[in-house]
Amino acid sequence: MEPVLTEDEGMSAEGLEAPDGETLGRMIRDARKDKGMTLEEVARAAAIGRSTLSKIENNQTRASFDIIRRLMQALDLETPQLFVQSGKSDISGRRDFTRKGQGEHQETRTYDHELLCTELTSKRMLPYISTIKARDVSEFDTWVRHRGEEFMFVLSGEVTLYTEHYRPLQMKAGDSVYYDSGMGHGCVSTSAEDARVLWVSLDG
Amino acid sequence: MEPVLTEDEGMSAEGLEAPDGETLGRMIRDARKDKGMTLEEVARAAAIGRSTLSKIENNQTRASFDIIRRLMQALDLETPQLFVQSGKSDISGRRDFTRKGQGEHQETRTYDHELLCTELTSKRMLPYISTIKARDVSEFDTWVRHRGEEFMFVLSGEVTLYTEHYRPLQMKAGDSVYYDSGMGHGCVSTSAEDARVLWVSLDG
DNA sequence: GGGAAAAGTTTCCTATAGGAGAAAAATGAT
DNA sequence: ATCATTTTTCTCCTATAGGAAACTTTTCCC
Repeated sequence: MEPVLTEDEGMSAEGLEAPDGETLGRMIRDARKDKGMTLEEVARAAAIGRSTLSKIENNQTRASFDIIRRLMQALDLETPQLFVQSGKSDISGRRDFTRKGQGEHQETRTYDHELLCTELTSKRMLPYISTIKARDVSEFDTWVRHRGEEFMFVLSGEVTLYTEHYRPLQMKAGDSVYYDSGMGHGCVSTSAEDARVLWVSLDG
Repeated sequence: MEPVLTEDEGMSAEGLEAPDGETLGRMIRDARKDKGMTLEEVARAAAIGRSTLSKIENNQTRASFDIIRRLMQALDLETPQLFVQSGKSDISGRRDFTRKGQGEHQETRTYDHELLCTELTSKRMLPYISTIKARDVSEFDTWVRHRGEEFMFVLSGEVTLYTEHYRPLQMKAGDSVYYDSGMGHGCVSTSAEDARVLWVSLDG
């Protein structure tokens, strides 16, 4: 790792890229060889056909999602490994900052997310500030869930955090919460105005 | 989906499953709805057919890996989210919160750290609020370094973040920074008063 | 409510995924 | 080298994925 003495803005590293047909076969073959297994063995473990596996490894077919999923499990491939990152997945010697309000905005129906430090694409934590639009609690209907952990800090306003297995948690500015984001969760503003929260999300 | 109102202590969530045909469709539909997009729009973005997308969302087909991959990109879905696997994180189904000012205090010469959500001992991210005592910049002499990544958000006051390889970064309330904590780093208050920052640290 | 436009589903058809077994390589023992 | 055995690829066939368009449902005006 060499010191990066550059301007302060991060350089745009490339983000995550799913393996195209090209690389997918190679990766699977490599993984199999690495474990010293035969087509037969892996195919059996994944409950798919020998020939199918052969074709996949040789990129002679565009396998179904289901088949690939079973293969990954059979080969003990962590999913993230399958989705090669084109850039290195570490931020060795790097830094990136975002000035107030200058994050990358991404709006959904109920949230307005401002992604922070997005130049640093290989970071493991995902920090963002969400403006949660005021709305009636009764409107809360959809959980989000994604494997990992999440930390939330209320910057302003009042919110209610709903998570599976727990009763709703009323939160005010300055309060914070940490939870398994694999649980269904969602957040609504319970004050008259929009609320702002800082979220830091960690995958896996 | 409706909020589950239970006792506050976390019960062990059942293992998260890889998205079998069942859940995959729902996840995609949820993601699409959340973005307020129509089948047409998403299908266009992913370069697939409307009907195909409809079938996928309704679990009426076992889509190919390639199709799913394109969908994820179109929907900005992190891949790991899709491949939720049963290997649960240690805080599986758990939650912990800290009310403003109620964190566990830990004082050093220049900082007053308030650790957040400490009940949840197995969490991977370490969130804490630091009050950085006002002092002269010249006093800054020692760098801290520990393998991992760190995110910092300025809550109030003005601070200067020093990191190896970069020039000092002046920060005000609302600014944030993300950096490799393996680089030497340190933070001082550059305003007359103490500054408060929220830190989230991740090992390894 | 009624009518139009938008969103979503189903139908139909072609291309192909996926599996069983045959053919071909690769490996290995003597 | 020769032959047996294992491993991989290829051939063939059926089931179905995926797209175009017809059809149905929902949304939203007036």
